[in-house]
Amino acid sequence: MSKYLEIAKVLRDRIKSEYYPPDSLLPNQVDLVEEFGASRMTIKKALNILALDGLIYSRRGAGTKILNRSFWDKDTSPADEYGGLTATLAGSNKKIESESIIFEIEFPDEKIQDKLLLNPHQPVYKIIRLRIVDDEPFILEHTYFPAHIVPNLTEDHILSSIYDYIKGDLGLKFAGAFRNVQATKSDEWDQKYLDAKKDDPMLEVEQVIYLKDGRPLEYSRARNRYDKRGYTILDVQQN
Amino acid sequence: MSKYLEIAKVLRDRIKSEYYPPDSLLPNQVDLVEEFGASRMTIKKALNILALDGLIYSRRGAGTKILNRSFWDKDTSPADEYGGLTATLAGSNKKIESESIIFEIEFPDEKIQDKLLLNPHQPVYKIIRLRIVDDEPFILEHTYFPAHIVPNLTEDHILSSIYDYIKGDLGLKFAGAFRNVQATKSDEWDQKYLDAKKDDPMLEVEQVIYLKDGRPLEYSRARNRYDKRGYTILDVQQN
DNA sequence: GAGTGGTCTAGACCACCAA
DNA sequence: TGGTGGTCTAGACCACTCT
Repeated sequence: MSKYLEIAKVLRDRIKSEYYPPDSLLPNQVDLVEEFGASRMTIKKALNILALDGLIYSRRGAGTKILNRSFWDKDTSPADEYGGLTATLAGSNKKIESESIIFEIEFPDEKIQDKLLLNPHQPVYKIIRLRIVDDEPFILEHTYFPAHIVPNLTEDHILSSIYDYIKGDLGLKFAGAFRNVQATKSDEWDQKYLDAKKDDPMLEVEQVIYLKDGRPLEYSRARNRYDKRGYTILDVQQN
Repeated sequence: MSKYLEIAKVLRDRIKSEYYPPDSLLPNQVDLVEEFGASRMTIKKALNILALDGLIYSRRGAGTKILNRSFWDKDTSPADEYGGLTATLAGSNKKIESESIIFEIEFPDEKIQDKLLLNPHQPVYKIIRLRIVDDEPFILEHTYFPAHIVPNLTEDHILSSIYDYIKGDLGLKFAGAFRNVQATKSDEWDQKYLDAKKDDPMLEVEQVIYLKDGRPLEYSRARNRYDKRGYTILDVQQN
């Protein structure tokens, strides 16, 4: 692990444990250089991570302040989490289950071809999966994987964590994701599986996940009821 | 302007103009060092910005690839824009107007006190404003400013751009924002001003904007009809 | 003016990828 | 094995804030 990541981790722990209390100032960068035996550029890089996380805020001449934001106890999910719901809710005491509703392989329609950069004759897995948290139906996921990238997918995989299979067994690495959030009306699937009423608004998160080599790995639409979940975005100004 | 920002700007222009075509490789960092007369750390910093923007992707040993994502022609807004709709849509050919629906000063209720870190006796401006794009009602904003931070606000300000007044005349600087996106049912305001039907879903972006010194500047809820706008989020994995 | 963070350099070593 | 990007250093200069 890189030195700057190690330092960021230590500092993050100190902030979260309130060893550095909210609204106080962090030791200045020169002191941190001494404590960690690092160069100032490295310290700066560590601080930058915490700043992007919204934990601290630095001003020239004035020092680095520990921010006191009550963001962390929300029941909303950070919008930049992925790796699946399993990862997002890991560590909480929630019980997570999955139910497979559709699992089939088919040829992609135009929209899927466009999102996943496929030809009409390259088959995709089509999966509809219900995620259940604490015995409550929570999210309905419509997911497509190109079959040549995720070979030999089975229904077992989708009932546990698809991402363990993809990252672990296949050794694929994520580069990032592009998401779009919107409100929509409920469809028959939502009404059937999420117990949504006909005039209930739904929140839909549409995403394409990309691999490090640039190939799209997944197109999905995750739908949940308006009263069950929101998405949070933290935006810290670069300067 | 910092050197690394200048370099990032030049490279961004070259990518957008396809001087560096999509899917090709950027010149390697050593060559860029020569061209720009900068150290490699500075080049790296510039590249890092473009990577966070999702324009390029670097891999150890393999070079830096120009990504070709058709994200930019969406009619959705990036979720991390602020400074107002005026800034977001500047440069497009849209006609933007504002209509002031409510403009008053009052004492904050508990929710507003909590969001803006105020006492019950510190007054706030309460503003409800309709944003009209190309003659179509577009967004209904419910906004609160602490009166002691944004003194002497007038109805004129809110009809042009509040942010020009805040940034320019008052010299206040933004540190960042915390947002929450959710779907909700339409309320009477939406029905009256956005022409929403009773069972139309709405997309609501709730946000608190913070100043550089840590004080909350604004709490707002921006509502728009489900069929008018979505929010996009680009998430590039750090490593 | 003293103290802070932001940037920049020149060079170094290492991890990773491709041929 | 050679070329690439990722990290790190030690020192320097500058911009800003505070008082």
